[in-house]
Amino acid sequence: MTDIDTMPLTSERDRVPRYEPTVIEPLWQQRWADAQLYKTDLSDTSRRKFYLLTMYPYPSGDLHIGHWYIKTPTDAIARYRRMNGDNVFFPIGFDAFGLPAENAAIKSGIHPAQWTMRNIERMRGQLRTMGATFDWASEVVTCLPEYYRWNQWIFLQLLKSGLAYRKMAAVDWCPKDQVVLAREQVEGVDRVCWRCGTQVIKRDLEQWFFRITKYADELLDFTGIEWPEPIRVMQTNWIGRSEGAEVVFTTAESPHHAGGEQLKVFTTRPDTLFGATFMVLAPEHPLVVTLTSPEQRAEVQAYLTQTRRHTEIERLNTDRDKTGVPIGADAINPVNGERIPIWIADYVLSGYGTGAIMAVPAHDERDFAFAERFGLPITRVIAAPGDPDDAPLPQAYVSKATTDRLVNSGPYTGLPMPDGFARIVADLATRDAGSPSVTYRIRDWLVSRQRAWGTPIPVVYCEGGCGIVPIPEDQLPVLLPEDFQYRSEGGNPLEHTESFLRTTCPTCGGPGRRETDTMDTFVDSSWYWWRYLSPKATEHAVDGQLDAAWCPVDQYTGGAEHAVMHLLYSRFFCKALADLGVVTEREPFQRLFNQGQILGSDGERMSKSRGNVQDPDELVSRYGADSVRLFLMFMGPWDQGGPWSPSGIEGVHRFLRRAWTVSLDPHGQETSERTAAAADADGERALLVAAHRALQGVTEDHAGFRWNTMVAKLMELTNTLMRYRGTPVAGTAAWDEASRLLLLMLAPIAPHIAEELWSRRLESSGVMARSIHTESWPAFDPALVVSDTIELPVQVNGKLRDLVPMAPGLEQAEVERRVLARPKVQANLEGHTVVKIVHVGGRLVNIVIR
RNA sequence: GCGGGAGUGGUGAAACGGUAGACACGCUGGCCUUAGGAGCCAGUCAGGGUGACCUGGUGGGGGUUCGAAUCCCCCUUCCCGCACCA
Repeated sequence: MTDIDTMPLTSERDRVPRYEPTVIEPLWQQRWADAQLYKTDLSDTSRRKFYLLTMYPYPSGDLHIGHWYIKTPTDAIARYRRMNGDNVFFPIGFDAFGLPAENAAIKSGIHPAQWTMRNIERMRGQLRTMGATFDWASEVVTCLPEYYRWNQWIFLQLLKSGLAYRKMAAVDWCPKDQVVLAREQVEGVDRVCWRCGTQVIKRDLEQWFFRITKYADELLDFTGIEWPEPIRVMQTNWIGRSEGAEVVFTTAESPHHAGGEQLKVFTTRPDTLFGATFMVLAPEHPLVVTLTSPEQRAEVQAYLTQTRRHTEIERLNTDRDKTGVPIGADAINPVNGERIPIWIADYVLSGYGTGAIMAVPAHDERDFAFAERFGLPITRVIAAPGDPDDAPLPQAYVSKATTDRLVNSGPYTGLPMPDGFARIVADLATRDAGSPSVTYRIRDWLVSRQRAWGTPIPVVYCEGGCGIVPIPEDQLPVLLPEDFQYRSEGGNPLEHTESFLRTTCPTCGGPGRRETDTMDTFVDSSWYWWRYLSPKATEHAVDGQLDAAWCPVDQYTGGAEHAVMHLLYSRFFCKALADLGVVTEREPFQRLFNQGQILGSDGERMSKSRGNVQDPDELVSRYGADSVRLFLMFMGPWDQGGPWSPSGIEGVHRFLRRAWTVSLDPHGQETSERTAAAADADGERALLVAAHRALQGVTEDHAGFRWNTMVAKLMELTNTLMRYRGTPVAGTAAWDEASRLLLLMLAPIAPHIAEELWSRRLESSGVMARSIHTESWPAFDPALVVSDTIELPVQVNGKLRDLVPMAPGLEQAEVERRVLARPKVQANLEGHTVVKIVHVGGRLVNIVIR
């Protein structure tokens, strides 16, 4: 056994404590929580407010590396803004209603509420391991009545103002999840459910809708908010505004039909009206039955049956040959009185425009394909400059060039395209046969779900004849029953839960039946950030004063996958609630950032079934939260994401250990080997310059969320400190300043190690303990970011030829004199004439020679 | 098909129109250590040269510029969104 007195005293490991993140991190997390360091005083108006929001998680039960990827850099924003003096509000909550809880319930028999709350408990613990500064006092959990009663209240306000309504609709139904989907929740050409990937089918059901279309134009306007271009483009395309005209055709008289009925079509090309050679109705068009001639009835009926049998996928497959049948009736073109045949075809969609089109095969690819297939006439009515009027068309000519002119268009022939467009619309309008018109692709938001685990829609169907009766506000919430049972045959268990179902009509007091549909969970997430401000308030959904003080959200972070769902619904809610007087702003999120996605190491989306999921807990227990945070920041630009590769985490972990070493052990042991660096007379200044340059760069990187280059700069500074470690520079004020700045810069991104080293630093200098996270962000010294010598790059004809050491700020003539005196420059000029010399702000010289 | 984004070492990536490859990973060599999946130092785009250096090089081809990874045009590949929307 070794005698304790004989053990070497100077071993580095014994003198300096090791960096053990798993020991210090929980400790600091606990202290921060105890000190309520991150509880925001919402009434404090003495500082600038900063509402920082990150998309709240679904409580699936496991925190994913993707949660870390979005949330820990967002936490760095929060910490940085606090160091800059802002009053930061950074709340967190749980998007707690939804299908996975029900699927778990069906599978294992556990009630969705129990499953969800248990997961939330677990995820709260996991979220705390990030060391993030969430204000847990403001937490919202959407499956609790204290939250969802306000979903119901909002629903009633929308109902009252006509923004919520009920109608029969052909809806997308997921047979696996047994649920109706909003249009946005059906994905791809295959028409699959966004959650489970099952192909959806069409069903006719009475459904509740929110009238988002009322705000279509306002939703197209992004002025004043800073959102990423791709999201704005996606929302714009999704809303799909088309300007054109509605043109009224009339049905022609025929042996089986008196004619004279109006057939409206929407077109973006009224200028091509003379080229309309037939008309096509969607198979579902209401006039199909009355217009069909006896001779065509059998054929039309067969086509309708076939269409109904076709899945959406087959109908929407653009490669498929066009199909259709004539219905044996004609329409009259209002512009020239011509009779054109009416067809039905499934390429015309009943849900868009008027469900009927005028077909102009010469100038529309789809109509062209249809006309070719069925031998219908093709008449050119638009010609490019230089094209003869009757130049044959091997394919549709769809250009909308303003230099085109109208041909074969009666009185409009020869007019430039834009003039023809305007005059045809104007002339139709005077005869009540058409008018300018705008159509949108966006449909109203279908919010009914035939599921039990959601917010009950607060209406009653009176059995005494009062109809659909809203629940009075003072009777909210309509509580979700706790005793519903899932049945083997599927369906909504609420329909079989008598205690819930049977009720009295609020109007007449007679027997009534509750609505068993619940709301889409996207209703919950369309307003949750307002609820964070007063999560327990019982008298209102949103605290008006706090809304005025704190909203809109200054910075929102989250994934781009919600581009046309959550992010669009939230904007809609904001505008609707503003019109209802609930809030004052019309846009919810001032600035939006979409982080990239972390993929599995195989480059595929992380999923349990692929077995490529990276568990953050395991990494945290091995390297600590700070290393995981830093690694995620260091792997590349934040908006890029990328495949997971664990190899690099060693690098950032090594960096933190080095920061630990330079901070606690500036002198090291092997001083004798540092003679080269020690001889550097200007070491102190070089160190200060390195520190202040890093500070300047890091400050800039914060503004653009450029975490990767920020970490790189801190690595460089640490490397510089390491070079001077053990030299005479190590004990100086310059060293002290550089290592102080290093810790302050580390604080937002690696909060635990920064706090630990900061506390040791204060302790060793006898200063009262104070959290680094209450310190101010330092300012760099402009005099220290310029060094006293530069190596001026010299190019000859744009190629680098020499680096000339000199003092910065010399006059151009002097710079030229020194540059031209260089042998290497001389050698390159040999035998050539100098044309000119370009000076780039003292940063570079380019000598142009011939 | 339409719209958006992106192609830079073996890898992740840097680079206000101005020294291409910062910072890391990996690899190679050295030091230290009883040992180390610990730490420290050096090297690492390709080709040539003992070397200071020279030549080529940012998916391909053109252009603008004293100067282009960066701006413009054409082509090409990959990723994302929409997809018969009249």
